Amino acid sequence: MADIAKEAGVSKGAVWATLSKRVSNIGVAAETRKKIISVAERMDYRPDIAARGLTARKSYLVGLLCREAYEFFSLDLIRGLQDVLLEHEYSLVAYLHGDKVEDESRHLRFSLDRQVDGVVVIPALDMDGRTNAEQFAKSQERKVACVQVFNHLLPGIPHVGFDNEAAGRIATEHLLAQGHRRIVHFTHAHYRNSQLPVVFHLDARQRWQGYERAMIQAGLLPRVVTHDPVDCGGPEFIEVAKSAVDRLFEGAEANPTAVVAYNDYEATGLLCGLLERGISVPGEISVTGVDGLFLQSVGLPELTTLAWPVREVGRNAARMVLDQIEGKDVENILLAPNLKTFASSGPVPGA
Amino acid sequence: MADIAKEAGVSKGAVWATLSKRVSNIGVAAETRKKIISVAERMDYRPDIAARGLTARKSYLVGLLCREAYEFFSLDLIRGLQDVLLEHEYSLVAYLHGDKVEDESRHLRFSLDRQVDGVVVIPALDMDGRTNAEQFAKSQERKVACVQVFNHLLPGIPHVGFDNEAAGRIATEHLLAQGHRRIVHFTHAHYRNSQLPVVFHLDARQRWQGYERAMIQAGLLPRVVTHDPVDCGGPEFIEVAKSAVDRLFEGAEANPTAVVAYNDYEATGLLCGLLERGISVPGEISVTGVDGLFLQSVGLPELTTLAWPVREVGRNAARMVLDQIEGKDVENILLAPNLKTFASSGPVPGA
DNA sequence: GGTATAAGAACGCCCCATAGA
DNA sequence: ATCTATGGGGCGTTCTTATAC
Repeated sequence: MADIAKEAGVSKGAVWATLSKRVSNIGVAAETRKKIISVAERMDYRPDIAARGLTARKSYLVGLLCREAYEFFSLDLIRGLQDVLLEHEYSLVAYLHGDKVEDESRHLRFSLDRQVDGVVVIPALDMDGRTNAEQFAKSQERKVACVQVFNHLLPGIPHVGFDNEAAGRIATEHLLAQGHRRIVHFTHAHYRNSQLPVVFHLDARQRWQGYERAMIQAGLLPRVVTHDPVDCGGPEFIEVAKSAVDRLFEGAEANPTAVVAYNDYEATGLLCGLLERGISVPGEISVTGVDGLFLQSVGLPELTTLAWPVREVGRNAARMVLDQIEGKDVENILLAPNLKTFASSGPVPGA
Repeated sequence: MADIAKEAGVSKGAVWATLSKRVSNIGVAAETRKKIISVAERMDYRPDIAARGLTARKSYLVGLLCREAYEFFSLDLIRGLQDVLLEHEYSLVAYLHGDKVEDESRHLRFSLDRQVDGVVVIPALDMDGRTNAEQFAKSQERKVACVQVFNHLLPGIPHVGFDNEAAGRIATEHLLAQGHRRIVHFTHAHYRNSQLPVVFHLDARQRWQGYERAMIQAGLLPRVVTHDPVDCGGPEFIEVAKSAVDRLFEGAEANPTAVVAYNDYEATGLLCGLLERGISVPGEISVTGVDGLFLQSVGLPELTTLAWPVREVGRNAARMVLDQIEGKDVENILLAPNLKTFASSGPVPGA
């Protein structure tokens, strides 16, 4: 900027008043302004955002602390964040880590060293229920805008997440609308394990509650079938779910015509097991999943699922960060999933 | 830092000499040093990286310009970059975009406005073969360390990528080692279409060449079977490949015992089509893929494939950026894929 | 003369107090 | 009084030069 001033034979104050978008009480004659702009273009001047932040005590950076477990959602989350942040001259500093709180803590420190104006975090959770709650609380005190996404684990930190209860409810209502009455909820054994701290498997509990409410409202008896828990969710679910298919047909209220599975992996394992037993889907039984992962599978009917608006979560989280930076109050947001109807669910048999 | 100086009753020069890791010709008495450190810890002082960069004319940031088409690899790429960058006090500013050169150009500008010290890019390519080559060349002139990964499209910009030729060769050699002799290469019709600019489908051409070389070296006659091209690669490949299965058994040198498919989608489509025709895999025919996507398929034998060391690409790209920043010379790197042997390939029938 | 400490300039931008026409 | 323009101090580091003992 000083170079431009020298080149154009004016003061740097004039250059600043011309090139900065901010209104200032500095007047610049149209002709001077023109000259400055032409010189700036010739030298193709671009402001240094870091230096700008020096006085404003801002970096125009937002840190993203991302857990591996949310791999499927990470890229869409980033896209959503970007949609909003780039428009406001902010950029995203990405830190990916495994699911350990130590990594998250380290990356949070890196972010703070960068003087980020905000942090978006998928909070990490230790096996023993430990989080980095205090560190985030401290960061927030220091005027770093914090937002947690997906998991709601950090008390006092604004949250954008999924409405898991709605997922269970909408899936059930979809099947009810197709005429199904004997609808089973298929989930893992920890869905309401009171041995564990309440923060664990909250999503499973909520999806189940959504299912249960929809069933009760329809005057029907809820029935839950569980399979063995797996250590780390994901593809492992497929095999475990597959081997638990027979449990659907055991017990008093057997012969379900539809299954609301806890997530897409389970649903996929289920589809697989059903087809292997010669049970037609959706001819004899309908299946729905949750998460909208669109697992690439060959030879299975495409899965009806509830897809999370991940990019929208990102957009909301970004807005929340910006609002906090501007000192506005923010409120937690839960986003409902979108029902994606495919071949795995259909009308009740015989209808 | 000035605050610490005031608090400790010393000059900020002394504080700097104590806290900065650099050696300086400023002497600080042991006792003074101790006091300074204790005060710094009490105020838990952290240096402002942006301010540090002001004098050094560095931002300690590296931009990442990421194409959507490489979705499968993006996260591992980021991890690899991080592995190296974080160790050297650099952070990653992520910009995801669709596959348009305009988006890339815009995000490159954003990066430069941030005064990034380097840029890692998965270069975008227009339908008409256009790239942002000039912009990157200009950036490089301005001492921004540029590295292109995966695609090699920007002349003069250092590159880290996949050794596609090795993929074709290793797959073929794997099958040769199992005793196969009638090995076919299955790819799309554009693999050596000279109508198109040479930058398109370079990977297909190279994989084919690897296959061909391995066959010739073994004294065997190469044979290529193609299927119709698809507009945008990915899952579409599966169906198209599936419907082209019969072509494997047409023509003079028919009855292959093994197929080297261009990529995992094709291989998956192939597996599917073969099984539908009652042809056993790998009993009658072996199939290999390339890319290491580990597609979830049900009822299909798990695919033998050549997995790319994506994270290693990231690590190398990061090192290349750092080397360039330090003024060192860098050389292009091609990384060979790792053979992952699964159930879709086995010994030649009758062996 | 050698050593410990202080002072201050520079980086690039923001913006104010001031001053000339 | 109005319009236009200027120079300088500050942000938080780095690091050189000057000063005190």
